[in-house]
Amino acid sequence: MTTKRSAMTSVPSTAAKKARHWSLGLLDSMKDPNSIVKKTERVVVIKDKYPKAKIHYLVLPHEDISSIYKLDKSHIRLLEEFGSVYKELNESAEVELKAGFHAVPSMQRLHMHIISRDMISPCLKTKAHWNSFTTKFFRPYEDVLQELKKDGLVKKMPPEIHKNFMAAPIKCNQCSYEPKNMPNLKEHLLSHTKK
DNA sequence: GTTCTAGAAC
DNA sequence: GTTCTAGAAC
Repeated sequence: MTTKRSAMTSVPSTAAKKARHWSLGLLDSMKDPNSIVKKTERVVVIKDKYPKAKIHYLVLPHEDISSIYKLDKSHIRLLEEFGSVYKELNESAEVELKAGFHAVPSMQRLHMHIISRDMISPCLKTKAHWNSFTTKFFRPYEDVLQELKKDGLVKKMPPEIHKNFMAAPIKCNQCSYEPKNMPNLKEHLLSHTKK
């Protein structure tokens, strides 16, 4: 299939503006009809552009909130809507999905991951990818909500702790296997889907 | 967040 | 010699 995209986007311009920083990319994805799964008055659900499992969605608020660390008690309703969206998607999925936030997100605009546990995807490539979903670097939705309700904010963990999680040896999320490297892990994960 | 790739690990 | 990881990106 051919595309007209290149002709439409490669507009040479002497007044070309500097490209938007990569960390703002989610703002574009939120507007992309091909990415959008569901949209409500307060939130939008999109498919992750580089999914790390067979099912991988992101829930984002329309409101300009950069991360969980900007939340206060006024956002509890908003976060509860994240939960409703999660519940809905989880019930319609054929497998159990988990919901949570990265302790140190790379992308701006608050986003909650909703992801299946298989972790089978060509986009899963690095130890950091793996550990960001399978260690405490991944902060479960329910925990974040409870902390916000209790303390009125979500506390950051010390950077050394986060570094330790990311540097931790890779371990299977479905059994006790400890792969030697990422290709080894990816091969191993396939065995958990066979019947 | 991804891409690229040097050099470590095997 | 090949595979794999990890750091730079102006």
